[in-house]
Parts: sequence; C-alpha cells; structure tokens
Amino acid sequence: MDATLLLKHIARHITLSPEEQAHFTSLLKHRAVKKKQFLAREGDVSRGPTFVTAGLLRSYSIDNDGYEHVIQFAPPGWWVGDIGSMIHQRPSILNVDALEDSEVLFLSEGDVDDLYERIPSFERFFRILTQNALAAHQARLVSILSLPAKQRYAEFCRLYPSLIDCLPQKQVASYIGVTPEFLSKMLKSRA
Amino acid sequence: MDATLLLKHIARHITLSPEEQAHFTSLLKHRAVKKKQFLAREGDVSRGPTFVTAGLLRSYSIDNDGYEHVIQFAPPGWWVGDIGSMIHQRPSILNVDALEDSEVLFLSEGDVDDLYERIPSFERFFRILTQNALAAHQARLVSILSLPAKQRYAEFCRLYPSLIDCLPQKQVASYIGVTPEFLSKMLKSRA
DNA sequence: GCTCCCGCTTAACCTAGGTTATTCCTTTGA
DNA sequence: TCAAAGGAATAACCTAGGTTAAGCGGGAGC
Repeated sequence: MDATLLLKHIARHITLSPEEQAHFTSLLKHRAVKKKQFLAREGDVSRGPTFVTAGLLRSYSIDNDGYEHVIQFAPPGWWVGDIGSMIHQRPSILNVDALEDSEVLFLSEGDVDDLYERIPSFERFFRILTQNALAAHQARLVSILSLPAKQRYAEFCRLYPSLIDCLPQKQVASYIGVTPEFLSKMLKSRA
Repeated sequence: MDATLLLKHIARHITLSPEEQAHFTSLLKHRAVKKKQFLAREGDVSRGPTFVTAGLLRSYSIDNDGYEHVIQFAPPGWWVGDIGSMIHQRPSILNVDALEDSEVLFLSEGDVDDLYERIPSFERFFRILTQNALAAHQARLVSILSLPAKQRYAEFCRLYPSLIDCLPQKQVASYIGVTPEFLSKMLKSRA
C-alpha cells in the first residue's frame, strides 16, 4: 500500500509531524478495483473519504429510463464518492465504478472522526479540499445552466486535457449532459 | 447589527467561549441591500463569507444571450456568494442581488485567515458548512442531469416549500433551468 | 384614481438535442 | 481463430423545451 501520492497531496495544505503522519497512515485502508467493478452502489451508505492512487473511476447516477449520467471522473490524485451519503450517513444516490483497473485508499467514517480529534489540522485540510470541490461544482452548475453543448464540450477539453483522450467518447458525452449520438454529430459538424 | 441568528447557527456545530464569540463578532461587518440592489457583480473579487440575516437574495449567472440563470436563493440563515471567487481571489462569474430588502453580515478575506489562526474551531465550522453545501450542489447536479423539468420542479417544491410561495414564478423557472413561459405551460398542463 | 411597470398567460412557430435502428470497427476473451 | 461485446458513426424521425409576440391584470408610485 503506497500512500506517497496522498501524503504529498496533504502536504500541499498542512504540515504533519512524523508521528501524525504515521498515525494517519495506519488508519488508511486499501482497495483494488478491477475495470467495470463497483466501488460503491446506489443505495449503499458510503464509507469515508476515498482517494484514488491509480487507474480511473467515475461516479454517476441512473435516471428513471436507465440512462447513466456521469457526475465526476476520478483519476489518481482525486477523491471520489457521494458526499451527501458520506456526511449524512444516508443511502447513496450515486454509483462508483472503475473505467480502468484502479486502486484507492480510504478511511472508515469512525476513523475520520478520530482523526479530527487527534490531529485537528485535518479539519483544515478537509475544509480546503471541500471548498475546492464546491467551487468546481458551482462552476459546473453555471456551465450546465448557461452554456450550449458545444461550449460545455470545449470547456471540458480545456479543464481536463489529460482525460479527453483516455476516455471513451460516450463517457464524455454523459459528463457534459448529451447523448453519445449527439456528441458524435456535434464533433463531425464542427468545420 | 444583530448577530444572534449567525451565532445560533454557529453554535449548532462548534462551541465558542465568550471571548471567542466577542472576537468573532468584532470582525463582522454589516450591510443592508435594498430590493434590486447588487451585493456583488460579475467580475468583482468576492469578499469573505457572507451570511444573510434578513430578506432574500439570489446569485445568478448571465449567459451570452443575456439570460439569467439562478444558482442559489439565500433567505435568512443561508450563506451567499461565488465560492470560486472567494477562495481563489479571482473575478466572480456570479451576480448577487436582493429580491427583497435584505441585510447581510460578512467577513473580509483577511479577517477569515485571522479567525482560523486565533480560533481554530472555525476550521471545523467552515468545513462542515462547506461539506453541506457541496452535498447540496452535488444533489442539484444529479437532478439537472437526470430529471425532466416537471420532476425538477417537484423537487424544488419539496426542498424549499417556504420559498415557493414568496418567489416570483420566473425566478423558480430560472432556478430549475427552464424559461418562465415553459414553466407556465407546464403548470397549466398538469391536470 | 390613473398610470406604468412587471409578472403571468397563451399561442404559433422553431430548434437543440433525443430516440431508434443499422452498420462498421476494434477489442476482448474462450 | 472465431464469436461476442462494445464503441463509434450515420441517418431518419421525434419532442421537450425555447422564442417571439401579444394581451391581461395587479400593485407601486404619483
């Protein structure tokens, strides 16, 4: 279990003593998720915060007609999950599965509370993390409400240049909120 | 300047000593915003966190064709603003104005940093606050991507029963992502 | 009591994007 | 090595929701 990437990520915002780092690392759990396997299913109550160390995952909802809607892609260095489910301990409305063989590190919900008690600077770390995520979600809301599909696609390319060419087109379509057929048509028509 | 509502709000998550409470209160700034006046404009860099104590505000974006898209309504007890602008100190993509004569309390960005230093439990408070906001934003994303207009309207009514009958219909239409004309048609057609 | 503005409705028409279905590839895997 | 599955493209047709424009009614200012 390699926590290097996660520790580096944390060190960008807070400083931990060697003992704190050791304590934190001791709480981490590891899980490998093969391509197409689920990390979490709609209806489950989410575990604690989950950090991707390898591979590529996505979270998505399923509508009444059975269509999938990608909420988030999670390459290494990102966190995934249903935040509502995590913080309120209620059934998740999202599925999380792996688009590639992946590995994640996570904390159990109880261990997170313990962590906040013993190392209060994690309050700060998760505050900053959540604020960044909130800013991103707000920007995405603005984009979905205010921009036509073509510009949402352009924005996706601008924000996630490294994802655009390792993702199947239909996943990108789902993320920007159109059908794969329409995205195909759209890309073709663009002179 | 009455900080009672805000202090009550804070007390739900963290406990402050009388001195801490006094220090916090001393940092607060007050502002009255008359109906139709702006609290913040697209392009401004946002001040710190802003708490509504009276009235009703909204934040919204304006698209390329000049149409407004409501991102959030903010009755008393809620926070408003462009989080991206606030945390990265970059120009806001949102406008905030008052739908009714309103009053807000806010912190300057520098004072927030000072607050985190002197009263670390505010890290916890804003962490929880932001997590709740993030969960709400995530749920709204799911709803916009997965549900047709009729169900988004129903969900709005379920989540904000107290807002539904003090808001002009066109504001609700904007929030759920349809035109006022279409919402009118939709409500009429519903047997 | 009269404006004038604003929000709501209606209705005719329009279009971005969805649906269904078929074909063609590429990948995977027994 | 062949079959099966899944991604992509294309095309004909469809619909949720948008656009434009006109009329109506109520409330805030005078």
